[in-house]
Amino acid sequence: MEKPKEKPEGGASDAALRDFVGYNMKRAFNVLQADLARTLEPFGLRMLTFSALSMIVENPGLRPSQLAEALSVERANVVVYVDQLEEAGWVTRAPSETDRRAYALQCTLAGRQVYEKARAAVRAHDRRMLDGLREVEIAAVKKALMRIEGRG
Amino acid sequence: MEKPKEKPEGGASDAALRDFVGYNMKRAFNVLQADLARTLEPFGLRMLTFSALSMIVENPGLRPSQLAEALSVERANVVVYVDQLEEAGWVTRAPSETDRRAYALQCTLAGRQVYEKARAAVRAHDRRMLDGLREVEIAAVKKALMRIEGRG
DNA sequence: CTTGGATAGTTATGTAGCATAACTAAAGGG
DNA sequence: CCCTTTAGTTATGCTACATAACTATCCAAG
Repeated sequence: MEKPKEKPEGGASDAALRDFVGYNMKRAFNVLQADLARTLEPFGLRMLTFSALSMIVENPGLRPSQLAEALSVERANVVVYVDQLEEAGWVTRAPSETDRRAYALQCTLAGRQVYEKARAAVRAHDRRMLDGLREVEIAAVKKALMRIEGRG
Repeated sequence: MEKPKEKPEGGASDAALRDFVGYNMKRAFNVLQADLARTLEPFGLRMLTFSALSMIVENPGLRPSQLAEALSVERANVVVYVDQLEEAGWVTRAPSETDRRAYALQCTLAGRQVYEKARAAVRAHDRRMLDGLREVEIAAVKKALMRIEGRG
C-alpha cells in the first residue's frame, strides 16, 4: 500500500488551466465585473440597468423587445430593468403611436444626466482595467472578443 | 407637446456600449461559456468541476482549502464540486497524514481518463473560439486578460 | 369583416452560481 | 491547558437568467 502523497504547501499551480482562454477569461471577467459593479453602485445602477439606460439614451423610442434583442437578454428580464429605471425616474414608458401593445422607451432629463456621469465613471473603469496596454493591443482584444462572440 | 419619436426598426445600435471592453467581454464570455458547457456536458463535467478535476490531477494530494484558494472560489462551494467528483468515482478524499482535519484529494484512474478526454475536448473548444485569430492577437488577448485579472 | 395565429409586454416561477454565517473538529501557540 | 485559528461542512440567501403561461393587440387569409 502506497502512501498518498500530499501537496505540501503553496505549490498548488493552475498552470494547466492557464493554457485555456476560457479559464483566463472567466477569472478576468470576475475581476472586471466586481470592479464595474463597485463603479456603478454609487449611481444606483448595475451592469444591465446601465446597459439598458445607455441603449435608451442612444436609441430614443426604443421598444422593450428591441432592447431585449440588442442586449441578448429575455424580454421577461427587460421588464425588470425598465421597472427599475422607471422607478428611479430616468426612463418613461410612452405608449407607442403605431402599436398599442408596445411602449416607446424615452429617457428623462435626470436619466440623461445620470447616464452621462455613469458613462464617465465606466470609461474611467475601462481605462483602469486596461492600463498599461498599448492602443494596438486594446484593439486586438476588442477584435478578438467580438470574434469569439461571433462563434455563438 | 412634442411627439415622442419612435425607433422604427432594426436601428437599435449598441455602438456606445461597444466602446467598453467590459461589454464586449461579457458578451464574448456568455458565448464562450455556453459553448464550453456544451463541450463538457457529455463528460458529466461543468466548468468548475472540470477546473477542480484538473487541479487535482495536476496537483495530487491537494487539499480542498488549497483548491479553493487556487480557483478563487469559496471553500463551501469546493465541497460541492468535490462531492460531485467523488460521486462520479473520479476523486477520493484520503485522510491527511499530517492534519486530521484535512483531506488529501487524489484522482482515480477513471478520473485521470475522463480528465484527459475532457481536456482534449476543451482544447478543441479553445481552438474553435480563437479560430481566425493570429498568434499575435491571441497573445494580446491572454496578456490583456491576465492584466485585467491583476487589477482585482 | 372575422377569425386564427403571431407578437408585445407582463407575471410567476424555477434553476444555477456564488457568497455568507454558523457549526464541529482539530491544530497550535502562550 | 486554554484561547485563537484553521479545515471542512451545512444551511441559507441572493442575484442573474431562463421558461412557461397569460392578456391584449396586431395582422393576414379566407
